[in-house]
Parts: sequence; structure tokens; C-alpha cells
Amino acid sequence: MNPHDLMQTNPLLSDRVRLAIMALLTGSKDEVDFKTLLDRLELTKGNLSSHMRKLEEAGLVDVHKSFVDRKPLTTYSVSAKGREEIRNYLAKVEAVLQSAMGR
Amino acid sequence: MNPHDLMQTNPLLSDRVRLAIMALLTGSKDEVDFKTLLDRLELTKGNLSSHMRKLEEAGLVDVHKSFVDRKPLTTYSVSAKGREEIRNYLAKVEAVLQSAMGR
DNA sequence: TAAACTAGTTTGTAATACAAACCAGATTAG
DNA sequence: CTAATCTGGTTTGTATTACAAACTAGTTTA
Repeated sequence: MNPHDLMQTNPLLSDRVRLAIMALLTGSKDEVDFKTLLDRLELTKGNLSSHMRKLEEAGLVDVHKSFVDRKPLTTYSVSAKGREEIRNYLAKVEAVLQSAMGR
Repeated sequence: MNPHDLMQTNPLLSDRVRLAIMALLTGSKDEVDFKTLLDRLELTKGNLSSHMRKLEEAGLVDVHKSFVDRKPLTTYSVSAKGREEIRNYLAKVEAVLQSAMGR
């Protein structure tokens, strides 16, 4: 595996914040709401909001907006594409780095 | 393993270009020169130069400047710290993502 | 001796990450 | 009732970053 292969990975995933978001969503059976992401990842609301927007626009997450108890509730889940891309990202990083480190 | 753990990784390594650079250096027995990095990773000189500067300032790579055939030659190698941080980065990404994907 | 090449660095710009300020509505206090 | 506070976000401004174009210093070729 060639280091250059890393250049073909989705740049959105090579940000540790978004990678953490995707990991959290991937590991959750159910949808995850905004507040939960905020608390578990310790981000500011503005920062989380813009990361989620990018992931949504890239089709890596699905978004569901609703009202619960008259209050807005936004929940997220990984899309099929998101799952695929995360799997692919990990595979490439592992392959390249393990190969570099001599297994 | 908790997605939030990714937030403690070195942000310098969560850029795919620098990760590729570190992988290439880690996998090389000998020092690697500027031109080789340029060719193997297909970057522009300015871009590579500034990435290398950051890695150097962070102490992740060692730099050696000399003259060969009257021409400047800059070679790089991973530092002990760099090796350690790369290993740590991979370990965390693997742990978090594999845990999220259910092994 | 001028043009082109090598090996980079510096500088300007576009994109990105982030937090502060804002907004809409719901709840609580006076 | 209505003013302040809380909730659940989005928008906007700013600092940082990634990147390429232009530059520098010296070398080789024409």
C-alpha cells in the first residue's frame, strides 16, 4: 500500500472532529440528537452545526428535524454512503500506516 | 473506546497530506529528499514546503540540509517522537472506528 | 552572457474551523 | 400579563489553514 493512496480518501473524513462524529453515529443503533453530540464531543453549537451541515451536504449523514414537546429536535444517523466511506477510510489508513510501520 | 478520544490526537496528523508524508517517511529505511516527496505525493513545492515546516516545528520529523554537486539538498526522516505519535494515532483511530463498526 | 533548470522559500489567496452573536419559540418568575 | 431565562439550534464574523503562484539563489546549457 502506497502513502499516495491516502490522497484519494474523502477529505471530509480526515478531520478528527468529523471522524469522531461519524464514529459516534456509526456506533449508535438509534438516531443521535444534536444535544447528545454536543455533550459527548464537547463542541460549541456553532462548530457542531457547521460540521453537521457539511456531512449532510456530502450525503454522509441523514438528518431528521421534528418537534418534541413543542421544541425543535434534530437527529442524525449515518447514511449507507457514510457507512461505506468510513469503512473505506479506515481500511486505507490501516493499510498504508501498517504497511509503513512494517505490519 | 470513545469517539471523543479522537479529540486528543495530534491535529497535525489528522490531515491526509501530512499523514501520507509521515507514512512515507516512516516506511523508508533512509532519509527521503524533497524531490522524492514531491513526486511520490504529487504536491506543489510551496504546499510541501509548508507542510514540512509544520512537521519540523512540531518535532515529528528531522531535517537535514546539505549541498550535493553544488546543489541544495534537503532530506527528511521521522523523529522518534514522530514514530511514537503515528503509532498512537493509528491505534486510536483503529480502536474508535472498529469499536464503532462493531469490530 | 543570457536563457533555462534545480531546489527550494515566501507571499498572497481561497477555503476551513471555530466561537460569538443572534433568532424563534417555550418556560419560569415577578 | 410581560419580562427575563432557557432550549435548540443557525448565521455571521474571524482566525487559522492549505494551497499555488511568484520569487530567490545558485547551476547548467545554449
